[in-house]
Amino acid sequence: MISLDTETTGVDMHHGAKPFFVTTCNDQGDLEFFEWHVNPINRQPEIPSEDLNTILSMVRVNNLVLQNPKFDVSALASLDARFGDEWPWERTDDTLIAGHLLHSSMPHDLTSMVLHYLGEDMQPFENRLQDACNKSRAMARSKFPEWRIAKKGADDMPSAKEKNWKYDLWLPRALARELKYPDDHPWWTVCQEYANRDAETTICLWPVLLAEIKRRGLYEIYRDRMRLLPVAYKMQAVGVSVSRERLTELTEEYAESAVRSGRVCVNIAKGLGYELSLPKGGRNKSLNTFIFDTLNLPVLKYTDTGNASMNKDVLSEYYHVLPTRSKERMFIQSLRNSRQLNTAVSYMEGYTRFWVPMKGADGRHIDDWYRLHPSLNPTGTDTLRWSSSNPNEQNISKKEGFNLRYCFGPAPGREWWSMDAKNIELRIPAYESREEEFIALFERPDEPPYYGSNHLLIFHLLWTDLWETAVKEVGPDKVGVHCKKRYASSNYQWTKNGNFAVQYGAIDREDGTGTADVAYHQPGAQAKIKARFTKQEALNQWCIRYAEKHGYIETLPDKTVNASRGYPLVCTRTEYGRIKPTVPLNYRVQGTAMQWMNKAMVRTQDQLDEWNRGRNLADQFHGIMQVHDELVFDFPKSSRHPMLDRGIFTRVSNLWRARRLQQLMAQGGDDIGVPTPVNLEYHDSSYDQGITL
DNA sequence: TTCGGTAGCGCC
DNA sequence: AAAGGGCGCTACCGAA
Repeated sequence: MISLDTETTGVDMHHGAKPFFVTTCNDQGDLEFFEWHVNPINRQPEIPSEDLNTILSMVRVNNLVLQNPKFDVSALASLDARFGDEWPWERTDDTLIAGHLLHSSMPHDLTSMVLHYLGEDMQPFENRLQDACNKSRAMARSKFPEWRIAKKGADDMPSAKEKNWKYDLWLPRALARELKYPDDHPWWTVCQEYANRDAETTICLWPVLLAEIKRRGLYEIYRDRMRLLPVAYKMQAVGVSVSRERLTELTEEYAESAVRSGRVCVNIAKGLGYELSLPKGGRNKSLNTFIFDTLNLPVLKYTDTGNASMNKDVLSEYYHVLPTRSKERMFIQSLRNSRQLNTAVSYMEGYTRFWVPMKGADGRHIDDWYRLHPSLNPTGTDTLRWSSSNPNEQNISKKEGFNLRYCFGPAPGREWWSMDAKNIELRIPAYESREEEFIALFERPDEPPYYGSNHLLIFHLLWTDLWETAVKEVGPDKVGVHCKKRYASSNYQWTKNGNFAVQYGAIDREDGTGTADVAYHQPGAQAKIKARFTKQEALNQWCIRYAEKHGYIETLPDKTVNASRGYPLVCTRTEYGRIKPTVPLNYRVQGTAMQWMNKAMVRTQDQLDEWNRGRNLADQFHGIMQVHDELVFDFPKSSRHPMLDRGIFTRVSNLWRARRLQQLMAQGGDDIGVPTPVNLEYHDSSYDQGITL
């Protein structure tokens, strides 16, 4: 077994960042490393081709252990595609996946884990490197202004923030070389020492983690988790397509609108004798003074640190209380608009920073189309959810007036299929606790009066009189649709809000000031619900007791992995050391839903790989996005629309393939003992427009 | 100029 | 004592 570690000139491999240092260490402690000079003018490494062949041959024959191999494989693949195509994932171990499994809420960076599991402090190595980088950056800035030092805003490093010395690890040595420093100058070796130490500690850390995993009976779960890495790698490598034309259209529309709203705000303030400088983001001092001192609006909520809040709920409250057609109300409404529009515009600016022109099979740019490659992190959360960054693909808005999904969609010659689990986070606790009324709801989604809607069931319970009146008016078949429409922005919306609060574990208070009761607009609502659905509440209490005793809660067991136990998720504690009671059931549900999703991703990827065997890249089937309970697939476009699949004309479109993936996803329900039907949507041209099939 | 904390807001 | 879970990104602001 060897460990392998790569140092790069940045994290934006799709924008020219490259490895310049690769180090390996075998289990005897023998190091072998490759360091390449980086041309400071274009930041490209100068690599003898035999080095890559040597590294590749080591990868081909050894068992491997890496800290976050997805990063290294992406980096090496940017030099030579064979690293991506041939990477032996089945022979690869990951200390990051292992670290999360052993303690989901601790930091999983190598330095932290080495300190925790080996008792060794690597921080001095990192500090020396940081110091050398910062000093050499300052020197290069003054002596060699044409050298390309990492900088926020540079178009070849869209991820760069203000703090970016890690993108210039190559620089101390390049300067030592340029300035002909003596051989014993530390800048020659400071990066090498750091990188080599990483490789050495990785190979030492691995057996310790593995032994602990086995001792705790988690080995099957570890192996199951490792199947995710090639799936994440492929998803990230393929990326998501964006239309420039549609993004430009939206940007212009929203930017203009934002300017108009902002102008209204400034003018109203001026009319009241206040020179407002409007923030582009949430708030600034000028706005604070205006809202709380000039308009004298009351403080309705406090931020985490105890300051007066001015978030969207507070603004919404102001809006509804202020007199119609008053200056104040108009101000608040314009402020809400301007904030939302500015947020949308800044998201879109992020997309244009990160996107890369989309290439066709002939290598030419497909006019108007670009691709994003968000970075996916399967260990990014304290549960089993993944995180996504640079840019985040998990917060693409579908709100009216903020519909960024419009910009995304299949490129010419492609079609998208999206699939999401129906109500999976409601189903899991309902089935686990055997809460019959909820189960009935899920089992009979086509029956009146609720037609499978949890919100309507609760609406009926909380607003019985409104419901009964409506039944008399329109009958039991239509009562749901009627109430949903009639009370869309009042009681029905409140019910939804309250239900989410309850789902996420809001704590009830007797005086009606609990989060859920406030959301429901009905004191005692949550108590009423608890009294009706006692089994689910009992499950909640069991989870809290379990977490108090063990410090963690487990996901529901997956019978194909380990029938007797699930993935342990360490629960957050309060400042007083107790388990936060809102956490355990939440983690159990969220974690189990993601275990389901993980199985769905592995199963569907196996199917896609089978379909893709022997196909040209342009004709392949890809998984491209995962948003917690939703997967999006990118297919070659069929010449026939899926709606034409009827009667004897089956398989005229890709519908049968989509159905196959849908079925593979739903199969995960058997593994956890919860029925999990999956919705299917076809997207002809845009992510925001889909046909349900 | 750099950097970290805070607030706000998008998603599920 | 006090309790709605999980994220990432941007703007703002003040301190170093």
